[in-house]
Formats: sequence, C-alpha cells, structure tokens
Amino acid sequence: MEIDLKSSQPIYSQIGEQYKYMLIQGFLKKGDAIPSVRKLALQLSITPGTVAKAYSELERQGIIETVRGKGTFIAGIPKDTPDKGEILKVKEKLKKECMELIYLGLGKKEVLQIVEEVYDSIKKGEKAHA
Amino acid sequence: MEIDLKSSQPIYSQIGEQYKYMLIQGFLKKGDAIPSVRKLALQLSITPGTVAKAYSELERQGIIETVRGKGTFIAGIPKDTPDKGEILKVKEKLKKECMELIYLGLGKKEVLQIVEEVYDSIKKGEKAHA
Amino acid sequence: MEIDLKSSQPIYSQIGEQYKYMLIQGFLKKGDAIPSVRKLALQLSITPGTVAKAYSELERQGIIETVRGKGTFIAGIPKDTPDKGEILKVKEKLKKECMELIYLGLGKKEVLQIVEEVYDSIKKGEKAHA
Amino acid sequence: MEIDLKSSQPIYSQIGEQYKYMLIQGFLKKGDAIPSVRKLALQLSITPGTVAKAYSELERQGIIETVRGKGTFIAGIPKDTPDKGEILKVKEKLKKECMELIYLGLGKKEVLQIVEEVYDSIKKGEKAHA
DNA sequence: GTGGTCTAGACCACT
DNA sequence: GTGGTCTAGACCACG
Repeated sequence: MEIDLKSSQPIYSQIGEQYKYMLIQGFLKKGDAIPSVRKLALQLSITPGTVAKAYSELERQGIIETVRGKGTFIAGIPKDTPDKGEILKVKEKLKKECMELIYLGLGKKEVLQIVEEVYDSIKKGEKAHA
Repeated sequence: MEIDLKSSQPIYSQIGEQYKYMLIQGFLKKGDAIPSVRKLALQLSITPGTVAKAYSELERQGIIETVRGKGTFIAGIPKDTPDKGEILKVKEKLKKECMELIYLGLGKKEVLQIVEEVYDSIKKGEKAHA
Repeated sequence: MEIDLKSSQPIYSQIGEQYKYMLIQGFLKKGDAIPSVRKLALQLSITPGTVAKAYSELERQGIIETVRGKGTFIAGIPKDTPDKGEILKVKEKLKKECMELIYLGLGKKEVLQIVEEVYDSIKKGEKAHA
Repeated sequence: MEIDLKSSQPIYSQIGEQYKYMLIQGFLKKGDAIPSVRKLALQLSITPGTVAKAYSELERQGIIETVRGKGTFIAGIPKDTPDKGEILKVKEKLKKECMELIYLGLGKKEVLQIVEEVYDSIKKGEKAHA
C-alpha cells in the first residue's frame, strides 16, 4: 500500500480508498485479514491513530469487520442497495470534473473516451484475481 | 450566484467554479464586468476577504482581470490547447468517482451513460446563450 | 453539560447522547449554535480531540452541521425515515434489558410500568421548551 | 449456544447472558450440570480462557457453582427480592433505548407496544419448558 | 497480540 | 476565531 503524505487528501481517507480499490479489483475478498493497525502504521511510517481512524471509518461503511483481540477482516462489498442518493452525490462530483474537461476544450466524444479509459484502467487487474 | 455554506468545498472555490460555469455556458464572455469584491460579499452575505481570495485565484488563472479604478472583468477562457497535465489531474479525480460507481454495483455501460447524462445536463443550457 | 469520566461509556459518546437528549427535550432546536470544540473541551476539562470526535460523529448522523470557520450548529432531528432496521437494533437491546428485569423477578406489568416511568422522565422537560 | 464473534459485546459476557436466558426460560434449572470449560470452548471454537472468565463471572454472581472433581452446576436464580440498585442501572439503560426510539419518531404508545412485544417474545418459549 | 479511547500538543485551511 | 488532521505517547479490555 502506498500513500502520498503531500496530498491534500487526508491520509486516513487515502487508506480507505486503497482498500476499496483492492476490493473491486479482486486483490482482496471477503474474509481476508488485513494488517493490524500497528503493523500498517509501521509499514506506512505513520501513527497508529491515523490507521485506526481509517479502519473505523471502513468498519462504519460495512467494508471491514473487527474481531476483538483477533484482528480486522474484509466484510465484502455491500451491494444490497444500489443507493440512488449515493449515485446522485457522485453525479454532482462528476459534473465538476466534466466542467473542468469542457473548460480544457474537450468535446463530448473526448470526455466519454477519457471516462472509458479510466474505467478500463480500474477493471484492468480484475480478471487476474477474481 | 448561489453558494452552500455547509459544503465541505471552500466558499472561495465555489465562487471560482460558478464563474467558470457561467463562462462555459456563455452567460459571461470576455470583457464582461463582474461585481466588485464588496458587492458580491454583500450579496452572498459572506466576508469580503473570502471573495477577494476567490478573485485573486481567478486572476492567477488568467480568467479575470482587474483594472485599477475601473473594476474587474472577464479575460476569457485562457487555454486553447488542452493542458495534458491538467487532464491527468482530472483523470485521477474521475478514477475515484468511477470506483465509487463500480462499488455501487454499476457496470461500464451504466457508468458511461451517467457521464453522458451529466455532460448533456451541462451543455443543455449552453446553446440558448452561446 | 455533565460527563462521567468514570463511566465505561466513552466520553465522546456521552457528549453525543447529551446533545440528543437536549434535542428531544427541546432545549436545543434547529439552527442553534453549540459551543466550539475548544470551549466545550475547556468546560469539560477534556482534550479538544475528544470533543471533535463527538462532534464529527454527530455530524455523520446528520444531527449537527459545521460551517467552516464559523462554528457548529444543530441541524434538527432527521425524522425522514422511521428506519425499521434501526428499530430492530433497539429492540435487540431492549430484549436484554427486559431479560435483566425478568431476572430480577419483575413481571410484565412492572416492566411496562418502569418503561412508562422512564419515558415520562424523558418527556418531562419537553413542554416547557417546545 | 451461539455467540457472535463480531459483536462489540465481549464473548465472555455473551456466554453469561445465554446462561441467564436459558435460566429464565426454564431450559436450565437448579442442579443441572453445564459443560466444562474445555468442552464449551471446543464447542464454541474459542479459547478456554474466555469461557473460564465467563464462568468465574457467573460464579461470582451466584448463578453457578463448581464442585471440584465433579463439574459445574446451576445454583439457581439467586435474588428473590428485586434489587433496587440493579433496577436503577437497568432504568438508565432503558432511558437510552427510549431516547433512541423517540428520536426515531415514535410516541409513548408505540414505545410501550414495542416493549410489550419484546417482553412477550422472551416469555413465549417459557411456558413450554417451565 | 488486538483494537478502542484519551491526552497534549502541533500545523493547516478557512472565515 | 473555527474545525480537521496528524503525531507521539499512554492505558484499557479482550482473547
């Protein structure tokens, strides 16, 4: 796992994103153990508190589960409800990114092509691990 | 202009975005005057410092120009050649939104369709004013 | 506000509960400002971090809203969806308390009477402030 | 006996609760033998230390008795006179659940009805075994 | 060993 | 002034 200390994005949020990424790519699957708070903190050279914050956030989201005294485990992708509210929020963010691209002089075709590239880059590693 | 005080996005950044939006939609064009710092601050019920920060940011990006004693004016869309570095940054952000959508259980077609919807929703108002 | 440092219940959780209590009692209502993180920390003689944790938890629950640089405000009781899942969770907890009471030798009437007492004690202060 | 490793409630406490439940339901009565520490640990796939902790806790409460060389037995429900201090503790917990329910938009009648449901669900199985 | 909580400080961006 | 994040330590309950 790699984090960017210089990024404006909080470290704990970067950690959460990395785990989500590994999940949808198939590197991790339900039941897998993830490093303990202290181990990951050591590995990333950050304080355990920051890792703990990341983990508790992921647990709140139902992505991981902690077993007291044992460790932390992947709980799986909670795809129960394709939440429309959540999709709306993402749409709002996408709107800003699209505006940015339009602003940079790109047309519809180019925008869609870029999104396709991005999508494929995410799914790229999936087949090898699913 | 409307801003959301509760949003996690800084107010000064919201202001900048609104101007960019009005620009690509054709509501504003090169040479148009925009409200003074104090006027806009009054109108939005925020402190002038915040508006000043937004304006100086926009000026730094070459989007507006201040003429001492005259006011502030739109300088136009600066870049004609799509900046590859900028596009890369946007791609990174898009990656996160896409992951979010995949995580919500959406496939490639659905993701692309959503982006198309978003794109069209931006361009919808444009023709009437361009 | 009073907290019990000796309680096994985390301080941040006690703070959250106190605010919920003040909300349903009518002592606080939508839009009211609540003390800043530092002020409350000073008042309770605890570290700001603990108050911050309590506040961020409350914000996640939609009970308060923070306005950057301004402070934190009550967002109101989110009674949009009387969530059945939530009610089920509470039922599970109630079951344990009821078992405890049965174990202490109480019958149905007595249990219901106790719950009624408790309910009334909560609602007691409400009329004066609603 | 079933325990939930992921629950935030300690395992040893879950075990104690299960025995209390079986007691008030009539599944177990004074003099009945209960599994040895090692057997129960094996059956639940947990470490014997945890079961030992649960048993010593139950013994402290006068609910079970260990006879050296013979095994462990139910000592019966110890208290015939409702302990007022204990009831007060439970009331505090009930207060929290009630607040939760009020917060979810429920009124007095609904709260009492829920408690009645819960009470009946506990007593339901009792008659068949008492 | 594990995670959860708390302290006491610091720096930062925003208003 | 505000809240958000992070560090570097500590103690605790649990298994």
